[in-house]
Amino acid sequence: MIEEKYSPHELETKWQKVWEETKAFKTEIDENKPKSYVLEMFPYPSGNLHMGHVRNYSIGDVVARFRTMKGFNVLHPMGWDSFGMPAENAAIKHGIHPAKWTLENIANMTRQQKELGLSYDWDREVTTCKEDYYKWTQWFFELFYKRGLAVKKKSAVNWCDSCNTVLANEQVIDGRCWRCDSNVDKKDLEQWFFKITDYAEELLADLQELDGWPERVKIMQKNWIGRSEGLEFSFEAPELNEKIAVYTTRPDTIYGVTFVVVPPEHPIVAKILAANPAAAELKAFCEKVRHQSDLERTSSESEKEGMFTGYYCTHPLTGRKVQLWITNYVLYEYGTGAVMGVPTHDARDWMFANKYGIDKVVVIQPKDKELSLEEMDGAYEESGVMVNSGKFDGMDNVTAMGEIMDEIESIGIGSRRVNYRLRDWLVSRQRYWGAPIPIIYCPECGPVLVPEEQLPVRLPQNVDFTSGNVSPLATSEEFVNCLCPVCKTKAKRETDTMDTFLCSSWYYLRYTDPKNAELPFAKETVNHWMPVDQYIGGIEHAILHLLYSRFFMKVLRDAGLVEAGEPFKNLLTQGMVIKDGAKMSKSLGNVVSPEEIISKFGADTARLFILFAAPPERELEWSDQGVEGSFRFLNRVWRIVAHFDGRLSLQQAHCDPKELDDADRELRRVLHTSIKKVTDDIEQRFNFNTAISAMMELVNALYAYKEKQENPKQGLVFEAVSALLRMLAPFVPHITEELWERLGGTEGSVHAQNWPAYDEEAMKVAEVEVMLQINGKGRERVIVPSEATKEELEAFALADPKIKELIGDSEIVRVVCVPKRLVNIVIRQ
RNA sequence: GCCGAAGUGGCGGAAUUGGCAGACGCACUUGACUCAAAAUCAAGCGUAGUUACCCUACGUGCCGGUUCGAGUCCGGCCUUCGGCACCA
Repeated sequence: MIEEKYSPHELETKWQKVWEETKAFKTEIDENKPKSYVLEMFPYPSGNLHMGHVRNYSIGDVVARFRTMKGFNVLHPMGWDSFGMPAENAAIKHGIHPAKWTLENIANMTRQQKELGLSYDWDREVTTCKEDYYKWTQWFFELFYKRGLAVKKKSAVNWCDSCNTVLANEQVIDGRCWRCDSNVDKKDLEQWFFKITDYAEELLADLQELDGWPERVKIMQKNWIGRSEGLEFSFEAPELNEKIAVYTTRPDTIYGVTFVVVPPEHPIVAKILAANPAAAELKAFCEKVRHQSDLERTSSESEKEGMFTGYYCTHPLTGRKVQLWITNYVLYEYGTGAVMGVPTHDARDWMFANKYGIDKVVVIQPKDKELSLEEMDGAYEESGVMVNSGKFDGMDNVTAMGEIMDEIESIGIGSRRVNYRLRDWLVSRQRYWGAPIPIIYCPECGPVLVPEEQLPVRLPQNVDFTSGNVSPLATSEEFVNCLCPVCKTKAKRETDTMDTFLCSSWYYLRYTDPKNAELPFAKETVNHWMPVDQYIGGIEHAILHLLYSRFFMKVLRDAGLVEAGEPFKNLLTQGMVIKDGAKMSKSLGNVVSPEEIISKFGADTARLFILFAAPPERELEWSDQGVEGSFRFLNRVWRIVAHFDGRLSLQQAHCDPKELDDADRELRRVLHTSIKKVTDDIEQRFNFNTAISAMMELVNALYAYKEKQENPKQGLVFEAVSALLRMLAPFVPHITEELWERLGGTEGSVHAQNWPAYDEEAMKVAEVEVMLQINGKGRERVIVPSEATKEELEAFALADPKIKELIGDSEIVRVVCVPKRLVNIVIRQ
């Protein structure tokens, strides 16, 4: 018997304990079932769960539980992305060791996750800052090193002064640090890079395979990789006895070149300064540009500045002299680091040439008008007909593009080339709380890998976190000093640690075989589970984590460690949780903590509201009243099940459709319609909000049935309640488990039941209301047999008195009949 | 500037293939229950006209188009949000 009152806290605690003790969600490989790997992005252990986490895990939990009930062998794990700066900052600020801070946070957040009733296999938990994990992160570094994909090189890198470390390109957002928002500078440093550019082509091409990814994420990755096809060729600078290589995607404009530009970083600048009488002025200019921040220098709105070097290059096709300039608007890192200037057909070159009075020549004429330098107010960047271009005159520019490239190649001063915007991934960090890079520098042998059997290279405990300009690890003598593994002479360890994005680039693989002490994972096991069938997380990782993971996977595949070349088959990017129109943040004071909601209404209410308030990809506006509405609904469920309890003959789970009256049939129709709707909404669309609204309609139908039907059919009610509880189970696991147990109809947990099936027959109705329209305007509604044919519908419509009257003497031009929906009579008046 | 997403009642949202716009929920109003309130149950709830009901007109950011029929398709704008931003 079920008492009247729903007490969420009591029953949630009870079932969480049962699930934990019985390891209800433990997963083993089961060859008899199809596998499904459902994964939510693992969190950084910042201290407390926020609503974004709750949303992420609620979505994942519905998918995991639903697929389990659908007969899949589901892998649904959770872990911790636990290296990173906040732990280290806490150490600096509060004197707590990062490890202690991190592990305490993990304990707290694990408790919060368990209070949400999430169906994780906790035996597979991974924690990236623990030795048994980072040992393998280091092992992967060594793998990349051996494959020539981890290299140390000197270059101008992004430096965040506030974080006191270098950053990858992906971690610089609008010229600012992704974590602390301070301005990022350039520094010339020797750093470790992963050669992600070696995989640029494949990372781009394989996006096409990812049918289960949102289009916008793929577009963002495509733009980030930034492939372009063009021509690389050289200008002679005879006075300097040098060649300057340039890259262009518009070889068709080559006859319009009136200058060549290089940035101050370009190697030729040294030679220019050495040989030039006006060196002092030029040098001052170069210094000035170098001191501009990245933000200033790379914004397209910044003023373009430059200075003529006094030297000239020779145009390779015309032999004319073109001026050589130094500027602030050319990126040294991209292409060849030097650019040909075509003012008439490039907006930037136009602005620059205008400012400094450099010559302009039109070389492409649009088909519909004639360009003249006097009338032009900007560069013409579209296509057209070639002019002033020697033997290419009169050709359309697309044809000429190919021929000019052929010409340059045949002269032997250049060739076709593909370029990428993507840069290599800078993976070293001058911080403590990360996986140490397993390299030893030997004065005799140079850089040497730490032998595999000596991994992990452990993080030392006693270090000075506040050391300033060097990696904190450098302050530990016992860490730094070691023997060369090859020649045994005194050597020093690398003191930089790895970017935490490296730890998170392979965690989904470790989940498949988390306890393996011999290998990061066994090949068979990883290949059984991979790829991840459904990945769920925030859009903010559209490039960073998702691109790095794809890269990792491809390298591991090439090394023969995994079969799949893509880690995540399907991706769902959830929207933000906002309140009062803004992202929840401490500074705005609009934060609602999950714990507060759970303690007030229980986890089931929190989960239900967050899934009901908006579809998962969209923003979710938090509403306290909406939460109360969700709580009310669960109470309504509780009461209606309690009402029918005792009236149910659980042995009579079946009802004979022949014995049903109108009220019975109506309930059964709503029941089966909602089963179909809920199933489709979860399975095909991830529209949990409409799935929930369908279940609300079913509950409303049960209340209506209670009112209307004096003799409820026990079998029918059981059919309905049983299906309702099973459908609700993935959304609100505690209340459904409790009611399921109390009904006592079936052995075992509601979560171990089969997902309800629907009966198409039950969804049918004998009669439907159709709209009668005249010239597209609804005029009358009539009830007709649902199986009525088009001819019958037309006859019904034309026989209707109101319609007859409205038609009058008018001529009927046409009658459109849509069975079960409408009849539209087109008349001429 | 380029790329992408979105724009529907007082609010969150629904309408899945072009076919009754506003499902479901929130807020609000009314009734029942109660001494009363809360809770609950039942009902109403786009705007305007008429309001006793029926009914009529208008209505999915704006302008136009295709169609018997457009929230949905096409063209052109406007607004908001997100990403990229001198990548030659």
